[in-house]
Amino acid sequence: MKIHPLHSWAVTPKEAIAIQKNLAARVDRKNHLRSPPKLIAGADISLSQSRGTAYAGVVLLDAETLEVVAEHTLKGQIDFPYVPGLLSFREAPLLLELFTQIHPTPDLILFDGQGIAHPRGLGLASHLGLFLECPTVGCAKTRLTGEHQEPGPDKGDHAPLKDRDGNTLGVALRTRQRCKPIFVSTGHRIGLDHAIEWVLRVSPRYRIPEPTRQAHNLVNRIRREDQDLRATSR
DNA sequence: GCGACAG
DNA sequence: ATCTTGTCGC
Repeated sequence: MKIHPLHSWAVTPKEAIAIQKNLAARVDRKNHLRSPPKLIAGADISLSQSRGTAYAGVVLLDAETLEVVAEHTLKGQIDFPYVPGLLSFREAPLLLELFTQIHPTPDLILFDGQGIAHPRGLGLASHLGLFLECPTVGCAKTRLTGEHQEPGPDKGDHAPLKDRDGNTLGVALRTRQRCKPIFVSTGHRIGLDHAIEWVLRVSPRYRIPEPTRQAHNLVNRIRREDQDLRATSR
């Protein structure tokens, strides 16, 4: 995929916040999703206990069968610290380098993190959506900001996630009965309604959508392999 | 000042 | 997120 560098990642937390405030206005919440999507991607990162080392992974799934058609991984270093609200500056650099090697371009990408349901409206999924100029959805396991009521008990039930002014940022979505909901929000170039529809469609069995679930399994797999490999060589 | 806080 | 065994529930 072609990357569109909108700014440097070598910044301080204060500069990062300024960047988010500026870029948030460029996020497109309208739907530009190819209908129906044929290829859906999931991306995630696994951190090694040893400081700095990280493993990024992107999995491509057939949107119809949900079968994994391709897996891509990349090992690298992460220097930016984890600061709530600034996750992009920690994970985006490595993920973008990996996306450069991804082909063909997926019709939709799901990320483990927020989209616009973010203090400054630019969570990981939205930020990467701008760099990739591709439809993206934020699928976080826990809430970062916004308030919501408990959604209904059945799969598909959801409650709006709203900010203090009453603006809807996303939804707390039940992807499986008897499981805690996940937080879905527009990343870029997709409407919330379509985001919910597709997240549900790619979550046939587990709480976590298949794309990000597969990506999560992939990065943890390669991290352990790499750690075990160096452990045996010593 | 205190609590909240994606991964 | 990562470090970790068993354990409760469907």
